[in-house]
Amino acid sequence: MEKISPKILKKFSPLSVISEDELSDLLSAAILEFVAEDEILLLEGDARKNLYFVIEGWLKAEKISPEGRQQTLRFIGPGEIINELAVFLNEPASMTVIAMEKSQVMILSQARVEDLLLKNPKFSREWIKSLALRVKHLLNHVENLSLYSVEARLARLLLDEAKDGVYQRPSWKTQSEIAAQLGTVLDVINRNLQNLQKQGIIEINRTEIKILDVKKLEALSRR
Amino acid sequence: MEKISPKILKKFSPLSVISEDELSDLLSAAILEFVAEDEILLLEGDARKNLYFVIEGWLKAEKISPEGRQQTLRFIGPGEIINELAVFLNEPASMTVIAMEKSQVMILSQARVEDLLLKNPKFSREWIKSLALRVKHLLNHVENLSLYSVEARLARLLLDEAKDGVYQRPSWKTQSEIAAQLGTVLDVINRNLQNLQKQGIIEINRTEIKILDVKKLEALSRR
DNA sequence: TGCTAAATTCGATAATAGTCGATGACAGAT
DNA sequence: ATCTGTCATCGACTATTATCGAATTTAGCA
Repeated sequence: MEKISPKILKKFSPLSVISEDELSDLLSAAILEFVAEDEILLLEGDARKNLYFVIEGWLKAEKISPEGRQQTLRFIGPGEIINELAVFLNEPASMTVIAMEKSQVMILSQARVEDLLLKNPKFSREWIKSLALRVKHLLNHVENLSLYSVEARLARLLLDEAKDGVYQRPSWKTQSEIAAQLGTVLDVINRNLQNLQKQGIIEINRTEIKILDVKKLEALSRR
Repeated sequence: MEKISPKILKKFSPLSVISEDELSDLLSAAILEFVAEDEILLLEGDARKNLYFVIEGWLKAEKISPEGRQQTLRFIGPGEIINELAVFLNEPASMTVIAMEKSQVMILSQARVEDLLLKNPKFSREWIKSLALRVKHLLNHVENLSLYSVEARLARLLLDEAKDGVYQRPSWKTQSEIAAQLGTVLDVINRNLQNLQKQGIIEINRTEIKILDVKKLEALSRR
């Protein structure tokens, strides 16, 4: 396999706690792969049990309803790992992963990882942490979906992701994507965004959303 | 600590893979406690990082919105473990746990468990599995909340929990509780139940709900 | 520069879910 | 057996979210 910078590898927390030897052993069997924009990396039901480490680029994991509506479960960027459930529970992939932009992933086989899990407790412990974190995010997601309105969820998204009052959005983060992430549809998001803008709380343009009135936005995030 | 039957202890999957010695070592510091009906076992924000093993009885974990509406995240029965997030991420409890009926729990300290995690990889591996399972359930929950109507979610609940076409409900499982579990409110659940009954799909009474027409219910569960 | 497809915007309407007030039915307690 | 509080039921009304059709703007590309 071509070289991957150690700096990038350190971003994967389970990999950051193992020895050099263990790491190079793991990587010896790794495969690097590119995924083109809109390409499906993993299809729900896929029975191949590999782990995918995102080296660069952004992807999304989603579920699709019979009617074609989609719920984005998370956006996945560099340093994040895909398909853990399938590997740890030894069952087919539970969701579909699609590349939002050209991305690069490193593929590791289930066997290699299982092996190291039993050999190095620190590795396991770190993975427990990473799964616990996933649980935490999902709990938050559930709470949002069931207890808060679309407006509040949108407000939270903006507050959470904004740096210095500005929510920079990558070109692939369209209003449709925001809708899928918040568990609703494009139209509703658009109307809510327009509303917020009319009230002078935010300012929207193609590449970013500026938060003009944090206080008001925070108030809305609690309704 | 008083004796707990090994049969019950085996139900906790992480405990089922460790040696007798490790188990008795763990248990030597365990505390047994009773929780009365409606008593709060754990309050969101509680900084004490203990694990609670449910020996008997049923509890629920929930989040409450500022307006007082509540979302039940899961019902917790014998063999299940509470407060893993706090212990593994070393942060305050992320939700509130209340006893639905008089229950008994075994309390283990964070330190003991951490210790064993680093000593016994099988123990860690098993915990990874248990966390992965939690992630799976939560994913399912998110999917349900955002992609399916209340009616569909209700249909799923009935189909999932029914044995031989009958959904036996414990006395604490009121329509309010069902509502909180499905992320809605009492009135809505009641209307939906009545509807299903009127259509001859189910038959409701105080202690159980009979499924008369599985086919139709399954059809509804997909809308 | 102009073309084209994607993204956004808008208005109108429908469907679903939530709220409120009031009442009925039941189980456990006295 | 009666009382009492919880649980369940019902109808009417409101609010939120979803859907549909269509126009408009924008970005990428030839």
